[in-house]
Amino acid sequence: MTNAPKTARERARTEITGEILQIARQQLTRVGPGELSLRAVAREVGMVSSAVYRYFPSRDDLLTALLISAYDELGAAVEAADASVRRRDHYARRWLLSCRAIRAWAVEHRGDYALLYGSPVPGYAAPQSTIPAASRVTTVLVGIAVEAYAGRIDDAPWDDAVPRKLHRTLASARNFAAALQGADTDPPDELIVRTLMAWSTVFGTISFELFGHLVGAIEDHAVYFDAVTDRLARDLGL
Amino acid sequence: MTNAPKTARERARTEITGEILQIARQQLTRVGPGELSLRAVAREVGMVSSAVYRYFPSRDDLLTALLISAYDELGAAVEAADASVRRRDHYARRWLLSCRAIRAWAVEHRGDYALLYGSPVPGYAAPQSTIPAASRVTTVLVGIAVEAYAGRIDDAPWDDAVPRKLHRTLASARNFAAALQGADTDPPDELIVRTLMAWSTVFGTISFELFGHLVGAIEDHAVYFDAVTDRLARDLGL
DNA sequence: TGTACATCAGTGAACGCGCGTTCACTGATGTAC
DNA sequence: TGTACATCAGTGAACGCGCGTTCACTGATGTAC
Repeated sequence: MTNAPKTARERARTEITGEILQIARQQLTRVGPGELSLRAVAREVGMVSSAVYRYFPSRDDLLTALLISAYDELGAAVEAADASVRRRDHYARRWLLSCRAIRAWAVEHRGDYALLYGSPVPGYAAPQSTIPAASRVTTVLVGIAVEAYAGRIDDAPWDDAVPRKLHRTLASARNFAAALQGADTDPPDELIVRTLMAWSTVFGTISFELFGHLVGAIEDHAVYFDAVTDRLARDLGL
Repeated sequence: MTNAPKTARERARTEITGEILQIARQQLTRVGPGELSLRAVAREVGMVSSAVYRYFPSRDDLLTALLISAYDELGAAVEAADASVRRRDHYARRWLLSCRAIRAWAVEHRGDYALLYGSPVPGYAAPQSTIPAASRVTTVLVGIAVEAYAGRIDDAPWDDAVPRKLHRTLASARNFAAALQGADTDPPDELIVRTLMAWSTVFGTISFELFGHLVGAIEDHAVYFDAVTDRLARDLGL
C-alpha cells in the first residue's frame, strides 16, 4: 500500500504498531483471545492503557490486526516451503513440505494457531479484510493438488460421477480451484472433495495435537504427522 | 455410582446441580469457556453467586463437570446411533450414522462442542476424571473400524510394511484398538493410521464448519459431510 | 534559516462495571433418642 | 410420636481486583510561510 515511511513520527508509528501486535501475540500464548487484555498489552509495551487507542481504535480492531498478521505469517511460511522445492512437478514433495511448514508454525505459535483455527471469539466476527491473508495457505495447498491434476490430466484417477446435490454444493470450491488451475475445464468434483478433505485432515490433525486429543495415543507427533500427509498425498494422486 | 437419591435434600441437590450445569452450558453458546462467569450462571439459576459454592467448590470444578457432562451426552448420542443399526456387519452404515450423530450433536450444541474440541481453556488442565467420558466417541469409531477388519481379516487391504519409527509411535493407539478387537493378533499399523486419520478428518471437518472456515466454500454442510464420511468409510475398508 | 501554528503520541485520573471467593448469618431439613 | 441437636442450602455484604473506554492535558514533532 503505502511506501517506506519518511518522517520520524511515521517510522515510530509503524514500529510501535508492530511492537503492540507482537506483544499481544505473546499474550495469546498465555490467555485466550476472548480474555486478551488491552491494559495488559499496554503495560508490557510500557505505555499507559489509553495510549493504545492512538494505534487501534478498539479491542476488536486489535484482534483483527492480530488475525491478519498471524495469517500472513503462516501464509508466508507455507508459500516459502512450497517454493523451496526446485522441480515444480514434485507434487508430493511440495505437499509434504507445505504441510510440515503449517505444523511447524502452529507448534511454534500455539496462541496464534488457536486464534486462527480454534474456537471463534464470542461476540467478535472477523471482518472481510481478513480473507486475503487467510486464503494464502489454502491457495498453496489447493494449488498443489490442482496443478498435479492438470499435469496428468490424461491418466488422472478421478471418477467424476458425483451426485447432483454434492456437485451443487461444491460450486464455490470448484470455482476457487478452477481459478488456480487456469485451464479451460473445471477440475473434477472428486478432486475437489478430496482436496477439501485433505485440507481438513491436516488442520484437524494439528488441532488434535495442540488441543490435547492425541495425548495417550501418539508419542512422536512429527512422525505421525508425516505419515498422515504422506497418505493424503497418495489420496490426492500426487 | 450411587443409587437413586432418597431424602428431599438429596433429590433437590441432584436436581439443582443439573440445573446449574444446564444453564452453564447454555451460557457457553454466548461466551467462551474462559469467560464463563459463575456469577452470571448463579444469576440465571436464581440464586446468589456464593450459593453455587455449595455445589461446585470452584469455577474450575464447574468446568470439569461441564466437560464430563457434555462428553457423556455426545458419547451417548453416538453409541445410540451406532446401536441403531440392526445388522452388526453393516460397517459402512454404522460409520455413517455414528459420524452423522457427532455432527448433529455438534451443530445442536455449538458451545459445548467448542468446549470439548476447540481451543483449550488457558490456565485450565482437564483432569484425568474426564477421560472415560471423552473416550466414548473414540471407542465407537475405532470399534467399527476394528470390528470390520476382524470380520474380514483374510482379504483385508492392509499392507503392514510401516517404518519402524511410525510403528513405535503408534503403540498406545494400537493397544487401544487391540483391546476393542479382542483378537489375538494386533490390528495392522496401516489400519491404525487410517482410523486415526478418519477420526481427525471427522472432527476437522466439523470444526471447520462450526468455526467458519468453510464459509464461501461449501453451501450445504450436511451433504458435504456425508460425502466426506462416505469416502472415509471406503478408505477404512468398511 | 527562523518563527508561528497544527498535528499527534502519550499521560494520568476517572467512569462504571463484573468478576471469584470469603464469611458470618438464617432457617429449613434430617437424624438420634 | 415428640423433642433436641446436627447438617446443610442459600443469603447478603464485603474483599480486592482488572477490565475497556473517555477526557482534558502536556510536550514533542512536522509544516507553511
